Amino acid sequence: MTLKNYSFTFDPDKKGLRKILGHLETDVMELVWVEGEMTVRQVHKKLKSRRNIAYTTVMTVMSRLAEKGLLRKVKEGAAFVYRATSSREEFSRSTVRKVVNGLLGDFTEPAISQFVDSIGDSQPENMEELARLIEQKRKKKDV
Amino acid sequence: MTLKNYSFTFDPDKKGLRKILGHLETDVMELVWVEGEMTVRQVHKKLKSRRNIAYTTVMTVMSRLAEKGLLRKVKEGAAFVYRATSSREEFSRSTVRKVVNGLLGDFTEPAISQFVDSIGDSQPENMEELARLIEQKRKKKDV
DNA sequence: TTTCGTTACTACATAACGTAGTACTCTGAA
DNA sequence: TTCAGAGTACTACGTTATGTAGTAACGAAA
Repeated sequence: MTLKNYSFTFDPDKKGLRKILGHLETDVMELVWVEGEMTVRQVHKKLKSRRNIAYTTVMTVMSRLAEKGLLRKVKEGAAFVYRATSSREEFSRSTVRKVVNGLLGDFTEPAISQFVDSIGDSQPENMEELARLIEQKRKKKDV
Repeated sequence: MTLKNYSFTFDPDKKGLRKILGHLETDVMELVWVEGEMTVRQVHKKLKSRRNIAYTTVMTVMSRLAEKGLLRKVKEGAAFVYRATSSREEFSRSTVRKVVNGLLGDFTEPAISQFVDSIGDSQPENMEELARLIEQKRKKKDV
């Protein structure tokens, strides 16, 4: 399965990427994104230093992440080396895009007004950026 | 439990309110929102006319919706009458707000740029509305 | 060839939801 | 006042996603 078709849900109550992935899955991905490539052994070592967790637990999760298309595994020597199929930023961007499109598709009006409201109320510093992006987009359309 | 604390996930791949509720839950809520108030019997009758479904299945789902705070049940005569605790619009608005806040909170930059992109690309007719809302919001801030 | 690291396979737990049966209760009619 | 039928509560099983982990099989290096 490729990342393209990866299906997910967005949980507003969780933090960061845990909104999208399970918490263990998130831990694993964060590590792989930082290190670039890791074996199950390496990931397990890192996680083990924080809490008790079985090697096979890590392996199962990494296999599932590979099935979902978030990781790709390549045999190198005895073990598989896992790499992320997209960067953390690409992944975030791609999932955010799907959520935003889902929002705009089925809840157009509330989505737009809520978006402006939320930015205005809790991150007014981003209002300028928003306005700028809109101008830019409009110009592109005109040309 | 009140609607205030109702926890949910947003599934971009589903249609309409199914992004937020299960498909049977959605069917039930849509009916109750239209009718204003309904007994399990009434909802069952409607659903039964479309497909095979047990009375008790409908009851279980409606009870769960009541537990979640989406429905409120009041005994009237022999049976309970269920009413939605908020209108379809209020419910949509409230969940959209949570998703938008979740998006802006953890994915600020991608969320903002993706938002503008998506509107510009697939619903340019809403660009004006967006710009208008921003101006409005800005003015409120100034005053 | 034997061993030890690695992996594949299997399995169990939980949570949310769809599904439905059964037994108990309560209302309203006789 | 009673009791049948409507209605409800309780229980339960299936599915899917995820966390968790054991065991058996495999494969490379010594």
